Amino acid sequence: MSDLLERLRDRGWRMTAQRRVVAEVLDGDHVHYTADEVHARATARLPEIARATVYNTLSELVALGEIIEVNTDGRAKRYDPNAHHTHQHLVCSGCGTMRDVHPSGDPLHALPEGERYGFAVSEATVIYRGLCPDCTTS
Amino acid sequence: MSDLLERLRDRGWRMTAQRRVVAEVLDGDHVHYTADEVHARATARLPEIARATVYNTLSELVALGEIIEVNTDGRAKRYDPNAHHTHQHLVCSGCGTMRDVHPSGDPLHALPEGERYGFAVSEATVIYRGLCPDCTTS
DNA sequence: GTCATTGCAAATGCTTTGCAGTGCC
DNA sequence: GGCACTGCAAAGCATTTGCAATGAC
Repeated sequence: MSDLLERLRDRGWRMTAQRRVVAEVLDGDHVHYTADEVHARATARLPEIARATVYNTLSELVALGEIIEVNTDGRAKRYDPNAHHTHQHLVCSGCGTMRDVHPSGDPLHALPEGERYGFAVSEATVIYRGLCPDCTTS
Repeated sequence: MSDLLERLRDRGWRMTAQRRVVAEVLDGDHVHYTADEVHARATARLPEIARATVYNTLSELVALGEIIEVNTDGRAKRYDPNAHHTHQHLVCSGCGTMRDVHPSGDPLHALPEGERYGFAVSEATVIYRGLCPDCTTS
């Protein structure tokens, strides 16, 4: 069983067939599916699952802090189950493929006090972009 | 006249009343309007300007590299005329207010070779989040 | 049995597109 | 005068919402 599913069960999350399937789809490394992709993969296991249920479940998992919402292109959001190790994303400018990356140092430290405008800065998200090996050669 | 307008003229950009107004709206520091906000401000000066024209013009300015498209929340994109000095953004988690910031060092350097997956990494965009002074007190 | 969760379909928000008319160069 | 640009309205995509039916606890 997936780690995610196990954690949710431990947290007393009400379990239904739909929720289980969504949680199962969101398992693994470098997984960054759109809601639509999650729905397609969920449908393969549970044909009658509704799109709205997928959206509801994803929002709830985000609210629980069990998955992360990633917004790279202003189009469909992507969902990343790797919520328990802080990381950043590397995105291919050609095909959109994403990888989880772990830059050295804390990005927050790069923002000097004089550049904080009195904000209580608590988080930094970084998106690296470039061509992946496949897109470089072709 | 705004710098932006001047540059566009120099580049031989076909000038129309609509385009001029959009370019004029996108002038200043820490300006990050949504397409809708640009449209509202443009309408104040040129009542008959169409929303689609604003969208067209914005896309073109982005393609020309004269403005930057910023996507902070997966909702409406924002447009930033400060395209000629690389910078990052600081966003208030409460009200969404944005500031341009200039972190120390090049964010690209924080990504070690072993974390690049063979990508030709060329760009890093950073979004810092936290509560602004107004949202902290209230 | 109760009440959260689901499915369906309609509504929403943002953006793009098709096409006929306008006006810049 | 040609052709790029505009306006309008309709279409498109991603997402959210309302509500009655279902099913987990």
